[in-house]
Amino acid sequence: MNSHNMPTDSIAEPAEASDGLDHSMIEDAVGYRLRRAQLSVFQAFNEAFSSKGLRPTDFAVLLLLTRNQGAKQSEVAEALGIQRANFVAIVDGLEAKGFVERRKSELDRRVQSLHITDAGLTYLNELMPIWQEHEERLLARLGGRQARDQLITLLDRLYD
Amino acid sequence: MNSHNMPTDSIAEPAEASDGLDHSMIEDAVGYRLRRAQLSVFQAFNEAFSSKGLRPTDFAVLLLLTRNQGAKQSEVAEALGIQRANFVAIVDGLEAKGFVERRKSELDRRVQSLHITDAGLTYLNELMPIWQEHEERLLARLGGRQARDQLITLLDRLYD
DNA sequence: TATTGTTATACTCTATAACTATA
DNA sequence: TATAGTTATAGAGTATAACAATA
Repeated sequence: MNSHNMPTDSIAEPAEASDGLDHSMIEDAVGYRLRRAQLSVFQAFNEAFSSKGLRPTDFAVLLLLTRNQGAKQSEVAEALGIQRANFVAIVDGLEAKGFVERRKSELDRRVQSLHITDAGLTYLNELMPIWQEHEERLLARLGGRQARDQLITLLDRLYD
Repeated sequence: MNSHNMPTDSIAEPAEASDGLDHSMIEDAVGYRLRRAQLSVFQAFNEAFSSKGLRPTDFAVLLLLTRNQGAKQSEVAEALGIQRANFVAIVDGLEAKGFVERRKSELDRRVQSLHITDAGLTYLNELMPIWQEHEERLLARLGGRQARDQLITLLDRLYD
């Protein structure tokens, strides 16, 4: 039951929502829909990982490092769209938990090479089933793998 | 030139990005893609509206009120997913600019009825072309109206 | 008692400037 | 001079508790 499969250019459908307000204009905004969906997915992520006390960003760092051992700290920050100044505290937290290690590069002693530790890998292995279940739930909501691939294609077109 | 030795435990597509890091795992995360796209779209919105000094939320409030004159303050807040405590300052700002008016309901003197003013409507009319150009640019990036409708359908499936 | 708007407060996220140590 | 990491700080956005007025 989808009341939105028609282009809504000038003809506004009676978009009465459960709150009794007419959302018809604001729902034409792609950014608004994006934000709502993103908040919903992040909330689901946080609920799934609540027992683990892990933020999406922490998980992303660990995940990135598995295939990029020794990457520069600023490189990882930029890959995740985080400013290097703000990334310091994130690495501090992961290092305090023993999941990540900073090593001074011997080639350029200004840079910190980031390494996921054995403890970090063990931890990540515990996390993977939770993450996969989370992604499976999203997949089910979206209506299958084809729908998910379609969504990713469209999202990538919006990302510079 | 990538000197990182990465374990290839499963079949990984060669997802070398411009930063030289392997993003193949993290990019499997729907939430991560959603966040990137949302930030990109909000940044584009802010650039388009920068001369007007308007935040996405302010715009959303004005837009909602055009079709919901006299709506309860807490009703509008909830429709936008904003807690009523945090919504106070937003209405304060719009009221200070003369775009919105609070009127005590005579039926229930606890509630504030929100009304967009004539000045608010005039202002919104100036904004509409900017918004429409913004949406047109998104439409072009997505590849047409059908792609946009498809995106919205998929985003709505992720939203409770 | 319960609800609406409000205030106060704290915590996260993000943005910017400036410092340090290296190059 | 320039760069990587760091510190400090300020601004948003968000979450929670408590209060006054009203129901």
